[in-house]
Amino acid sequence: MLETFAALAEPNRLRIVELLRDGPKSVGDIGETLTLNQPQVSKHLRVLKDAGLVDVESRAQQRLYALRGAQLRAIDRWLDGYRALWDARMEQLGDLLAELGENDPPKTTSKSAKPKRPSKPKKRAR
Amino acid sequence: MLETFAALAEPNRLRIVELLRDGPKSVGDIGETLTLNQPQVSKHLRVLKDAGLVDVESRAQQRLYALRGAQLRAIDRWLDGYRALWDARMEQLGDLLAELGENDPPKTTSKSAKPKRPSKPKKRAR
DNA sequence: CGGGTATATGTCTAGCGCGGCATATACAGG
DNA sequence: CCTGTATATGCCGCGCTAGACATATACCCG
Repeated sequence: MLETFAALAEPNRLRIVELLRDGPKSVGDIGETLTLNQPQVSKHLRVLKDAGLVDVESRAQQRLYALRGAQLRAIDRWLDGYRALWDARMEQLGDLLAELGENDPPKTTSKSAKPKRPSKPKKRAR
Repeated sequence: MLETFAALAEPNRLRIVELLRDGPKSVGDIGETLTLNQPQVSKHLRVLKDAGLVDVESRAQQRLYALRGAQLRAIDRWLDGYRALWDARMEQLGDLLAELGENDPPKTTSKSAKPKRPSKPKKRAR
């Protein structure tokens, strides 16, 4: 999880991941597309591979790097514990809090909130 | 997106986020629970706030930090572009590509693939 | 097996970020 | 107002890492 986030936290690495979304690419292709020097591309790919985000396959002298779903799926799983934060019910609460914040600068000692506007139901979550 | 990943890529910050999953906490509480010095907690919270991951609310002299769903939801949205990687149908494709890769070296500019093996459907995704 | 191509690895430098410490700010209570 | 509490901010040192460059390795071909 942490390693995955760390790997994706680097701009060029994220670009590589997004590039590989369309399918496997060679190191050279990646470097050319993203305008990166070859060594840099190799190093970033190394990190991504160590993080389990990509997979290599040798084809003659070039290496084809492909995106691997596992780690991304792991993120998705991790998010499962937080989906309630933006699920329908929670969104109402969010709106409510936002309104209270704008109109009525809440005293530090927050009291219970009295829903005034029915608040239109959002469409969907996820 | 990048900023979000960067924020979550730090161990203590991730711990803070996971801690806040159970509800808002004060700076002191966080520091005590995670055994971190107060300044460090404040700084991490600053980063999380700048990244839009948390929200502050003043209560007297303490500040209650609460998790905000928006950015996490953004990650979820970002993942949408990759779910195919671990969705059942895609797994077949993965196998297929692997086979093709072994037998017939595709040029880096990949062309359309011709399904050969029926490949059994996986169970579920997400 | 020599040369060319594709990629990996090593080295070095500069910059960023975390942690520790000291200090500033905000707020409540007497 | 003054003191204590809760949190933020400033400064410093150090470790990590991205980037540039040079070089090593792997592989193909003639």
